Amino acid sequence: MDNILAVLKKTALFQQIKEKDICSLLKCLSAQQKLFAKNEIIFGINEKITAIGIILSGKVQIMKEDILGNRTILAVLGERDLFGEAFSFAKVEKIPVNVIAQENCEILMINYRNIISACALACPFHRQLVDNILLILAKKNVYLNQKIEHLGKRTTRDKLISFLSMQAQEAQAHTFQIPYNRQELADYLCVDRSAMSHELSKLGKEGMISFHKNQFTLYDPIEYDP
Amino acid sequence: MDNILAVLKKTALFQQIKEKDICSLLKCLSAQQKLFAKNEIIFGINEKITAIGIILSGKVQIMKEDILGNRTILAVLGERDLFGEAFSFAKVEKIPVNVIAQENCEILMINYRNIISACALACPFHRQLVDNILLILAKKNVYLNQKIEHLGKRTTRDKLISFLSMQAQEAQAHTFQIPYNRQELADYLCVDRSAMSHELSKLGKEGMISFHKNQFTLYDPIEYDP
DNA sequence: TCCTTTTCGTTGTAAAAACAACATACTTTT
DNA sequence: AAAAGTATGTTGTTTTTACAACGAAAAGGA
Repeated sequence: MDNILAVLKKTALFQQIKEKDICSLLKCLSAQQKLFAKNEIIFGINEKITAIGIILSGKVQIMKEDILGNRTILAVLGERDLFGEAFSFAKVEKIPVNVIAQENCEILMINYRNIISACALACPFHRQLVDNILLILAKKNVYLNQKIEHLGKRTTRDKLISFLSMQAQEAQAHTFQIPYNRQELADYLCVDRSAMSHELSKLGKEGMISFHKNQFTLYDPIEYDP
Repeated sequence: MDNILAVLKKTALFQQIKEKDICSLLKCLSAQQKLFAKNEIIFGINEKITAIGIILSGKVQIMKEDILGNRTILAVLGERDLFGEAFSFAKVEKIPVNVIAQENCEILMINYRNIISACALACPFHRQLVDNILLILAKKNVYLNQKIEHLGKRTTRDKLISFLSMQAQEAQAHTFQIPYNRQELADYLCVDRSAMSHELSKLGKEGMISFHKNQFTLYDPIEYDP
């Protein structure tokens, strides 16, 4: 149990909530700890889910299967990660993915209805929980919007400029580190790695940017505008 | 006031809440009605916002300005629409867009903190409000994820197949209507309209799909697999 | 240090998309 | 019904990308 608490207090969902309060919260949330063996299906495609899952240990795959039967791993989640929150709160009738245990897993399941239950409102830490889930959903929203802004650009070049500009803006500096290596960046921008590498070189030759490993410098585009 | 209520009861935020309850809710939310003249800035870029806006009348533009000074209209919102909810709840320090009145507007402003206030928990309809905002954020999340799935495909062809497959799945039928005309679909998928039209024709000739105006039929890809 | 593995850039080729320009069909207005 | 406007499909050209294959540099382990 202490083991669980140690993990939970580090999760986004239980931020700002004291360990002892987490303890009582878990009861009023009717949280259930479940074990899944490797390759076991946690949530199946076309299911309706009403619970969110928190990974206490192990790894979980979010897997999409298209009409042709092609499988795509959308994400791999690990300890402290949350899954199913968007589908649960959006009351989606049939989830379009499989959630599968990549290895043996301990998962804490919480029914989304218990999060906004009447009790929820009585305790101050329950209010914090609602605050946290709102923060999680809203942040993801912002993140997804940013990604769409990059992916919406027609060319790899424009995708790169869009991404790097945003990174510079967030760092409030012309020189900044990006959190990806080349392959990861290509995956994030949904482009071919070598083509992206080529485009980066070109941007470098044109004096728009310079870079070394994960560190990029973005020069004022105005100065280099043709 | 009755006028306001008539609009509010149709908004996603106030669903399932009775008119009389909306009335008292507005007070405990300290909701403020504000007027904006055409072209007036409602939320400015780099501001920190703590309120969400509900459009009672008029239209609002969400406008992005990139480093080069290019302006892009990300969205135009109208009566009953909500804006600023993701940035407010995500506690974003500097919003990356301008929100501008496209015409004279009446906006109802609600501070996000009041939505999850202590009071919020006492009244049952306040709980409904929290439920609604969670639903709004979660649904948007699902929507954005879907869009990213389409945009993430490398080719226009794959973007189309991804989009049409999902439409078919949602309609639970091989024949279905899409909510866009060609230009809107191209904009949604972030591709060139004529190139998309060309690809649609090709898919048609290959027997994958058939279509007339907004009605599409998707044939089982297995049968037509080369 | 040497070997292995991973990461990154480069090149060439074939495929695909963007773009522009035009043709056709369908709508709406007058 | 004619005219104007809009939506959609078609075609050709240029640009861009994906893909594959390779080599060099860097990182990590034995």
